[in-house]
Amino acid sequence: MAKHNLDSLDRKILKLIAADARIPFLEVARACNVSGAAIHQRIAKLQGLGVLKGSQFIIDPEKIGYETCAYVLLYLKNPEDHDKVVEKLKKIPEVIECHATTGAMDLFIKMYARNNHNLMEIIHDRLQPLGLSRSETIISFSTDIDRQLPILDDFEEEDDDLDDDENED
Amino acid sequence: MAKHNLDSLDRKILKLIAADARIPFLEVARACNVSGAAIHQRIAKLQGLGVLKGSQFIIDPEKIGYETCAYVLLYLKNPEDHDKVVEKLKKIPEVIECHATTGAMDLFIKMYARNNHNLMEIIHDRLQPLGLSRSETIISFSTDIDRQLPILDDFEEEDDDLDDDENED
DNA sequence: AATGAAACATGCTCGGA
DNA sequence: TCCGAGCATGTTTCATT
Repeated sequence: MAKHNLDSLDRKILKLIAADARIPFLEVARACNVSGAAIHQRIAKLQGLGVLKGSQFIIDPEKIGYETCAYVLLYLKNPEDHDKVVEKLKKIPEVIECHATTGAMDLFIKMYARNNHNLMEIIHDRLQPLGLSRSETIISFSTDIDRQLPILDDFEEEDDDLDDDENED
Repeated sequence: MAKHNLDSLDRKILKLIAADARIPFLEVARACNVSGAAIHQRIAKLQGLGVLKGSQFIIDPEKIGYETCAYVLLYLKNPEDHDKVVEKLKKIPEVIECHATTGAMDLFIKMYARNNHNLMEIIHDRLQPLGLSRSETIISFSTDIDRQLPILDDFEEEDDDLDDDENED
């Protein structure tokens, strides 16, 4: 499975760079009491393992013209079109997440729109033609929490191997 | 209103740094045909305006021990406790998003857990005691899209009332 | 895997246009 | 607002342990 033994240095690095992608690696090095070259090598390793998947500046959606955030449950006329529909959703830039989930819906998406009117437009003009039997829209009035996952200090299977299957590579 | 007139240079900078927070500002400068100092000043301005809200490395949740992603609809016994519950949710690190939404639920959250068993534990031990009358859990089997919003090339106000004149695809 | 040093590149600041 | 220049700082590589 997707478990790698990250040691405490890896985790300390991750904690530091997760919160600020622009932090100088030398500053990370000083905080960890190792050389800059060591941080450089560790980060290259973490990228190679797929633990790190790039970096980004966080942009406030409202400030760039997206006032409406919504989740939409999609019910397909032909559920076998699942993959085809996902490909088409990728071409709609306002769709920023798409999940296959439990529940009666076939797909669950998160999207932004310029305003409520624009949201309706997108649902009607871009989503409906994908072959929906119906959809349900949940509009977010306010985002009260929006953050990253914390780095676990340890995640070897210990307390959950009693009741769950173990996953090994 | 949360609209600032970002010019084409601002947007070009945003497009470049949104996709890679570690890109050297001098490289951005070269791509934009301006000086490094100009990029430095623009980014400081964008931070001051609140358009830029920090930066982060993207970490694969699975690779750090979170195998389960779920959305949970929370129904409160006492809906007037809304704000108090949000404060308590902030203390649960696995909860990474919380929204007030349309629909019958009082709160809508996104969370990760080590596995399905751990998800149940968190819901039972940490969420239920917040004063829920009930909850509904949507587990994500797969995240097929997960990306940032694109920078619009133009979002000058069309007032929400004047919705007759907008672009149709 | 980590280190230190060296060569190179970038970040930041300020005076001036 | 932008530019250019100067200097402080960070990045990357490599021989070595």
